[in-house]
Amino acid sequence: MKTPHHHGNLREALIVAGMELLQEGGTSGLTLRKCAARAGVSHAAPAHHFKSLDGLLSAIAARGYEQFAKTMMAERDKSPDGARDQLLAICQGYLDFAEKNEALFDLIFNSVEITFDDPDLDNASTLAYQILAQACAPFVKKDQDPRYVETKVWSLVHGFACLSRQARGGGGGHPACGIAFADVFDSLSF
Amino acid sequence: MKTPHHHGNLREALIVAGMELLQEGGTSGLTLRKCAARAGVSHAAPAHHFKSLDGLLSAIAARGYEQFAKTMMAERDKSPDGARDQLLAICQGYLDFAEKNEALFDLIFNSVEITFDDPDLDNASTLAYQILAQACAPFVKKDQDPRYVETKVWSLVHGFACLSRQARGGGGGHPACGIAFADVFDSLSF
DNA sequence: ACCACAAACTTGACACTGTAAAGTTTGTGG
DNA sequence: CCACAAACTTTACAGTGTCAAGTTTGTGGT
Repeated sequence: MKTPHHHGNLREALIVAGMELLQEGGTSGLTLRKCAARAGVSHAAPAHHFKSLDGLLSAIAARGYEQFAKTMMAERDKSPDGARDQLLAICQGYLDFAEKNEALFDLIFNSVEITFDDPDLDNASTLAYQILAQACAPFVKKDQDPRYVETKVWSLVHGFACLSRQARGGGGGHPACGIAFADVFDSLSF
Repeated sequence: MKTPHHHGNLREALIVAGMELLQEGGTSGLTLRKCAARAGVSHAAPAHHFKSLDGLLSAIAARGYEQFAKTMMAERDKSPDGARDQLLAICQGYLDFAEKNEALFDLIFNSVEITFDDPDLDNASTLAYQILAQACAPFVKKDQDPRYVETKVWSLVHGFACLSRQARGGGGGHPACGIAFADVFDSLSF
């Protein structure tokens, strides 16, 4: 049955279609025309809701940040109450998300196409970051810039996520293969 | 004056053209047809030297790894002899390269298109990694897997490079803005 | 109930892209 | 000198993003 001229909720349908296509076929599997086709509209329909493909990608990235935040919070909520345990759990959530959502993770962190001018995206990224920042707060020394601890933890977990991803792609020979993040994290000092 | 039918050194010319286009216009500025045009040949000429665009990208990534390795060695060779000084210098070279060659850095580390089946690429990436691995050797404890130290350092510097890049793109509000890697590095323990 | 108008599409077109197939030019070895 | 393969060129196709013009329909005013 053909979709009537007015879809009714096309913006949302395009975002959902985009996330499905990313999950199924990676970055190159997501195109405007495929999103439009999956949403049941013509190839030019998205132009009314997104200025360009970059606009749609930014909206998808915002959604991705929300899922990312949820994954970290879910891990944190399952962990023991100790500050160090909670921080490690959040990092594990970070790495789980990166492993299970490689293309979305790429879009969020490595994509020059998305722009943080988008308020949804800016809000979502800020919220995600706050989870990590709050978990770092107990480790901040008196009169110390809290961003120092935050940057250290964030660099470590983000770097580990990136290298693990490269290790997964390149087979067993990659140096990061077999190294557990918990071991790297345990010797972290502040 | 028109290029004769036989270029003579087209493979190299395409790689050079590709690196120039990357530097000038970022990832989206590099296309097979533009490389061919810059090299003075038709759009189908590259097919004789590279199986596909991915093949050309892999060759460019190999070249990029070589430059990457040189940047780290240059910083190392300028630094004091202490093991910690040398490791920090190598990390600074890592970050310098990432900052000055954003698109090439992306191609090397974040590109799903390149494949390490390419022997040149595999060799170049291994050599680049060896620089970091050798600098980590002094910090490896007796009976400890050296990859543990290597992964820790590599995660920290790579993560910092990625976050700095995002900070540069998104303005002063990014949490990693203004944090010096040397400060993060100084408290690193093994 | 009717009508004007704007929102939300569709259709058609263009430029750019990667890749493939067929044809042409030229370097090289016998 | 010639055959043949390397190294191209030309042509074509499918897919892509974007744009402009046209069409459909929802909504608000009268």
